Amino acid sequence: MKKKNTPTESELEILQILWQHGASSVRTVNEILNENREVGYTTTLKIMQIMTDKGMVIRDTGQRTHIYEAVAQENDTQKTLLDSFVEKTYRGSTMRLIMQALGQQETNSKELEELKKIIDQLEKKNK
Amino acid sequence: MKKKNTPTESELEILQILWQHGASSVRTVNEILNENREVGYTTTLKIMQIMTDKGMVIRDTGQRTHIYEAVAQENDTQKTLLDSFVEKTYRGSTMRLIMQALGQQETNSKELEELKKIIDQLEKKNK
DNA sequence: CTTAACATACGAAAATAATCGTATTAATAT
DNA sequence: ATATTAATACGATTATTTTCGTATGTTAAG
Repeated sequence: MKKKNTPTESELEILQILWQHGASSVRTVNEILNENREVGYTTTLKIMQIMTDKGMVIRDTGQRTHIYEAVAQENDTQKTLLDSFVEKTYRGSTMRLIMQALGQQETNSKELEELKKIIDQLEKKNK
Repeated sequence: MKKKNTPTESELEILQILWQHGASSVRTVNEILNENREVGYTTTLKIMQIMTDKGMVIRDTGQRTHIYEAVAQENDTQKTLLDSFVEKTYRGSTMRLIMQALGQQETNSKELEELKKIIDQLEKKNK
């Protein structure tokens, strides 16, 4: 089993951008970050370099402008973070998290149908 | 609206203990913490004093041994943390979180029934 | 060619969180 | 009464994360 490198908050922010936009330069990432909050260019650069050291991203250094890409898939990272979140916040009870999340959720009938389908499948598998 | 004081990781650990065991002394909290990992007594004390400053806990100083109590309810804190987690990790999509959590979940038919009931209620409310 | 714009590298400061040592005081046991 | 145990207070250290300044090299424009 590979050791899980859980991203810090800023690292996750950057990963989100890479997942959404695909492989990108520091400049691009920094511009997108700045749509939400002010971050200096070299700050973003530095974090992305650290992420490279940690093996969280890889970069193509073929051109002057390096192009960065996330190594882990969004899904996998989410699952890892979810587990740890459930552990810390819900004392390990995924079910409690789901219930509470459902309560917060703006109800949308299409998605609820979708959910029911998933639950039915789980039930079948259970038999 | 009151300003949300989101706990740090160690603070949350302590809050969990206060929620589970009710109002407790530093000694008690520290002993419970040490069932999982080694923490010095004064470390726990210090964090609980900081939490007092932040207004996250209140303490009864009537006796030599102070008794601490969580101010916020577990539910409320969980909701606050959940919102921020969904924002950071699922780009705001609570539904995606629920789906993924369901996938991780060990299927237990009783809980699944419970879930379906909740969904049905949500659907009714939706009409 | 020289200047301006733009890129990486990297050390170091600043901010935040966690840990602990020491002082002091209070309670208990011998 | 004296020594031991146990409690709080609090400054200081350490660790981690974030931010940024400066050096340096590269490309593009005038």
